[in-house]
Amino acid sequence: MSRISRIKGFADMFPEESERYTFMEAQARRIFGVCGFREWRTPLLELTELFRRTIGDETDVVQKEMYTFVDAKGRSLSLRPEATAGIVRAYVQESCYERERVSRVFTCGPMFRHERPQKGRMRQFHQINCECLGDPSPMADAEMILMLLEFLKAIGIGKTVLKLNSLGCVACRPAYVERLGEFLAKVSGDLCPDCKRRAAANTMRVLDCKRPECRAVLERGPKMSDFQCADCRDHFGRVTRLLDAGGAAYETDPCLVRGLDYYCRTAFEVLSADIGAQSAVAGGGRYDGLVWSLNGPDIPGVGFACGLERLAMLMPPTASAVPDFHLLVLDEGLLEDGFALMQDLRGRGLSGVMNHEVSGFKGLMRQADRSGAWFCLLLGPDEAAAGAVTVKDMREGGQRTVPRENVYDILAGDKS
RNA sequence: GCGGGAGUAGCUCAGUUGGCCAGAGCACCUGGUUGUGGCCCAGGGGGUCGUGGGUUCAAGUCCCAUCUCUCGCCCCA
Repeated sequence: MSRISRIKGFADMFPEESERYTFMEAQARRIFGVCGFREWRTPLLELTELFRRTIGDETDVVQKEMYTFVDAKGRSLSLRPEATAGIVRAYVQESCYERERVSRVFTCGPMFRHERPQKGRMRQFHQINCECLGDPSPMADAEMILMLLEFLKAIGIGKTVLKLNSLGCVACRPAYVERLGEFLAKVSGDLCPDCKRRAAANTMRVLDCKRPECRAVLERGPKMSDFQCADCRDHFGRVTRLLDAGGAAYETDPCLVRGLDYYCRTAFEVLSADIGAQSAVAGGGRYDGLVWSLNGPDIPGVGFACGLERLAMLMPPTASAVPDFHLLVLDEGLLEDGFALMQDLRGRGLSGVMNHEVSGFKGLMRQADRSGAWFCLLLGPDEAAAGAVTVKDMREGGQRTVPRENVYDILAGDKS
């Protein structure tokens, strides 16, 4: 008989870590809520077709990273590799655009991609997503970015860089991609093998190659900014002005490209130098064609996702809750009596546990110490005879024996 | 899919050119203290040395294979 172990790329999360996630989600709810965003929860499992249509058939995510299987009815289903597709599917399916002009949505939960795990990249990973559907204004882009920065600040993350770019739209990007492709074909000999492959498969991706030799070549290539239509140019100009006014620091980076097909115009990423090679902690942008691609009306959208595994690495430690008491019952015959006392205290909002069996006093006392509780409550024959409980302050070391009905007030009083 | 590093106690690791019964620190348990934790002292439990094969009188140590973890490439948040 061998033990069953965890599968690769999946994590067990113990309190020290999971409490960080809870904290991040709580801050997200608070800050995004202030901005009018409300939480949606959509299924972890969707028809594979949804992701093929939205993320893009040619992307690595769809081609080789999804957990896909055929169900009993012969349908191809996939665990969601990202959240936006499901949100937009629900938006279209429930005709949310008929009920409200602008839908502001956030969602959080696990995503799944079958990649090789490494620092900051798990096969089951967690994201918080925000989507604003139905608002074409650059104000929506800027609002989204400022909200994201506010969130990062709230969870204690500094030392990040915000990068910004405009990817153009259906009207102007195709011409650019074509010219870029022609250029890359000409200089093909000077590119790294990866870029040669990318030039054909996903042309824009060549722009974010990290190799210096490729970057040098690209310096001489066509620039997206020279191809942008007037609308895109105006849109991006207004976004940057709003960010300036909002006090956000950013760098425009003409080489910033998004990985998923549906992005257009504004694209942004938040990067950190402190978490290894997977340096993007959040990323997003505008996706005006996405609702349409799911046979919905032509409704614009803008959104972002942040990776909680990566943010968790950057967060300062969170303080975990300290129990109010640890009850030690010193005699077998008093266990049920002690149980009632514990339940009474819990019912009045105090937290704590008790021993369920009586062993050596030293060991019990050590358990009380390890629990970290503020107070140790002692219930033994002496106390029981007097209808009392001994309350020991574990920080100060002092103790006193008081009538049982006073225990709550002492603990609650010290708490405030 | 490709490349680097690492697997010895619950955790972090030591183990010298192969050589006596496989070690330390931390953690855990018990006792020193009949009902007082942390500090100290004494004792104790716990290991198929990742797994399988090979070389050898002898393998944690050398060779081969394999698995797992980890960092990076790719890709992405």
